[in-house]
Amino acid sequence: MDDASRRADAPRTDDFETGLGAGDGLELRVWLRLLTCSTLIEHGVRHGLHRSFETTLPRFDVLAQLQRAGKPLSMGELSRRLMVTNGNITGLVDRLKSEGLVDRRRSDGDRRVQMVSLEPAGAELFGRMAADNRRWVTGMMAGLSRKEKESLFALLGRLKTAVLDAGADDGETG
Amino acid sequence: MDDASRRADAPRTDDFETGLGAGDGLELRVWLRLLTCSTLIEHGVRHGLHRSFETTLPRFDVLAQLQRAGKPLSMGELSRRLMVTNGNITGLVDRLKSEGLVDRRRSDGDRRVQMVSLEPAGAELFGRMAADNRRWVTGMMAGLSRKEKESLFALLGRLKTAVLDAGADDGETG
DNA sequence: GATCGTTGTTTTAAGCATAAAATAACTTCA
DNA sequence: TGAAGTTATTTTATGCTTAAAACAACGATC
Repeated sequence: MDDASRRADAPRTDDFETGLGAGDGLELRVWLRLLTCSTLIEHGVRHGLHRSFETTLPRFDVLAQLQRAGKPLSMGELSRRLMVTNGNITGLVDRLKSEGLVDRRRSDGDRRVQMVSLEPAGAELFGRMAADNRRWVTGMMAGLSRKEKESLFALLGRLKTAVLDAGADDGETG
Repeated sequence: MDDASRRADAPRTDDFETGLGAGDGLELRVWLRLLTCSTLIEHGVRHGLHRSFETTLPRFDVLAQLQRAGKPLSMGELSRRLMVTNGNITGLVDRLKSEGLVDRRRSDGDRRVQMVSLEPAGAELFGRMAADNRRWVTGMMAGLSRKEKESLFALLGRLKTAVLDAGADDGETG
């Protein structure tokens, strides 16, 4: 009976998430909540690394990628895996090298390429950091059941695929 | 081109995600995937803001909070809502004010407090940015069904609660 | 009504991050 | 062979971010 009156023109003041527009905004709500969760966990990890190891998350991430790869990686490969720009890696590896945690040397085959490898001290430190990191993250998710974590993992996989697919031919549109 | 998610049943090198320890690591896998999704979407938004508006995500976020609040906010309130440190807000608001997008004035009641308010130019610009932002985010999630998005939203709500609860009495331990 | 602890903001020093331009080594192809 | 194009990395300029210290105003207590 009132379908006519609630057509398209209700002035939704209640568009909370962005302050803009009517409609649903489910995607924006998902995005905001995703960002909140990510930020909260990141703060936990960052704080732990700072308190317990006097180090930072980006440094930890570089060591993690090297450990995970199990072999030296080029600067470009690191920047792709960490999803940061090239120039960023330069300074990051500089600092890690000056702390004796990684080594960097020119590739034999291609003299443009710098190969970064994990030094023993870096591997040892990373081992300790990773153990604590696991505890912190596990603790933060302790309130979720195993089923919930599995569902979340699966849905995030779907989201990842969706975003990558959407971005595939998106850069051209400019 | 990077992740284990490519093939669901790939041979498990097992401690892939951190290089550490055997066992399950479901929480770490959730965290890594969450971070990947968050970073991917953030890159999309940041890139759009840069290309279309010559501005940055943190600036957009400040305007969004002011618009969403519908009233002036103090520096401290902004820093809490954006989950960044106090000192950060100072510079951010400085720049926005110098662009004429916000105003900042001392509170009458408490002379320590700075109240930040949205200028007309800021509200207008934000409106345009928010409309595009909505399109970008919606586009990135186009590959997900409505049901998937709803489930994801609900699970992220659970995660948010879990992390907040875990952190509630965690700061004391150090 | 001076001192003490608290709260709100800014400053400082260092590091992280980006985009864009510059440099350098490689590859192609005529 | 050598000019043109491509790829890997660094440099440059600017802005974001943090933790910790400094500063300034408030509120309470004695």
